[in-house]
Amino acid sequence: MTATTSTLGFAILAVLARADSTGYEIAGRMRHPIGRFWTASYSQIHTDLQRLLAADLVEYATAPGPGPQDKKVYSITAKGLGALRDWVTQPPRPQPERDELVLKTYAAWLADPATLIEMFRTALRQHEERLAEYESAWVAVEERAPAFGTPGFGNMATLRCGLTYERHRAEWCRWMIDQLSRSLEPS
Amino acid sequence: MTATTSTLGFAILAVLARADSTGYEIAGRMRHPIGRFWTASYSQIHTDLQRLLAADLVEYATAPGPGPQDKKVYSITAKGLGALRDWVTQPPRPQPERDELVLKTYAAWLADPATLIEMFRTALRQHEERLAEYESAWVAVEERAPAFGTPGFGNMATLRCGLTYERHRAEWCRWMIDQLSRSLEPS
DNA sequence: TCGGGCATGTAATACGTTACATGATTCA
DNA sequence: TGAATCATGTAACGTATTACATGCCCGA
Repeated sequence: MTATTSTLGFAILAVLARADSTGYEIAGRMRHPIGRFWTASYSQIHTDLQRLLAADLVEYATAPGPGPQDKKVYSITAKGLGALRDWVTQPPRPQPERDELVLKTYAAWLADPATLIEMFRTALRQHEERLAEYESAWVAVEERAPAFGTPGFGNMATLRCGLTYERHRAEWCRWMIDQLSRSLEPS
Repeated sequence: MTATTSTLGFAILAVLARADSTGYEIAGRMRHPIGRFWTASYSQIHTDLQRLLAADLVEYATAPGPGPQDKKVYSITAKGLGALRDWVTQPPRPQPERDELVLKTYAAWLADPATLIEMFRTALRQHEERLAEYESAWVAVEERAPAFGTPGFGNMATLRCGLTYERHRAEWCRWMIDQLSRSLEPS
C-alpha cells in the first residue's frame, strides 16, 4: 500500500522545492527549462498534483485568481521534501532509450545519400544553435559560480550536461555528413 | 484514411529489410542491438505486425515451428520497402526528452554530496564499460569499412553515435564528481 | 525432471497526448 | 474585437508495460 510517486511527481516536487507555484506555473517550468530533460503537459501535471496532495507531499493555499475558479498556490510539505531528498540519490532505474534520428540512421543504407546529407545538415544546424545558446548561458553561470546547496547549482549542472550533449550530437552529425559525402564522390 | 505507420512499425520494417524474421526474432533484435536507440516488447511488436500486415507492408510464410502453432516468418514487401525508404529521409519530428539522471541533477542541490558522488561514480563506471565495448567494436568495423548501400553502414553509423554519446556522458559524470568533491572539501 | 530458449498470442493496467470546456484580464 | 496569457479542470484516445496463457524441444 506504499503510494509510489511517479518520476513526474518528483519533477513537480523539484519545482516546488524552488518556489511555490500554481499548476499552470509548474507546466510553464516543465516547458522551460526542465523540458530539455523531462516533459509533461498540464493535464498530466494536474492529475499528478492530486496524487501528491493525497499523499501529503504537497499542500495548497487558495488565492483569488483570474477565471471562475480560485487559483491554488501549491507548496512542498516537509514530508514531500524528505521524499524528494531520498529520491535524488537513488540510482536511476534503466530507462528505455528512444531516438528517431538514430533509428533512421540504422536504416539509412537504403536511402538516397544526398537527401540524407540535407537531413543531417538540418539536424547539425539545430544542435549548433542550441550549443551557442548554452555556451552563452554558461559564461553567465560560471561568473556567478553558484554554491552547492543553492538551486543555482542544479541549473549549472544540468546546463553542463546539455552543453556536452549538444557538442556530441553536432560532432556526430558532422561525421555523418562527411561519411555520406564520401559515398557520393568516390576517389 | 491514410494508414499511418508508427515509429515502431518502421523499426520493424528496418529489421525485416535486413533479414526475414519471426516476431520472436524481431523482439530479440529490438533488445540488441536496436535496444540502444529504440525499445519494444514482444506484445507491442506482435500488435504492430498485424497492422503492417493489414497495410500490406509485410507478409509472412508459415513454417512448422516449436509449440502448438506454426511459426510465421515475416518479410518486407516492395510497398513496405518503399515506405521505409521514404520515412528514412523525412526529418524526425521533435521528441520529448526524458532523462531521470538529469532530472535528479536538477534537484541535486538538496541532497547529500557524498552520496551523490557515489551515484555519479556508478553512472561513470557504466558509461566507461559501454564505451570500452563500443570502442572495441569500432576497431572491428573500421577495418571492414562497410560501404554505403550495405547494412553494415547502418551498424557503423549508429555505433559511431553511441561512441560519442558515451564519451559525452562519461565526461559529464567526471565533471559532476569533481564539482561535488569541491563542495566537500573547501580550500 | 526442471529450467531456459523458441514461439505464439491475449488482457489489464499505466502513462501520455490531444481535444474539449470555462472564463477573466490585458494588449494591440 | 480579437488574440494571448493566466488559470482551472474533464474526457477520449493512443501507446507501452506487465502479467498471463500455452506448449514444444533441448540440455543439465
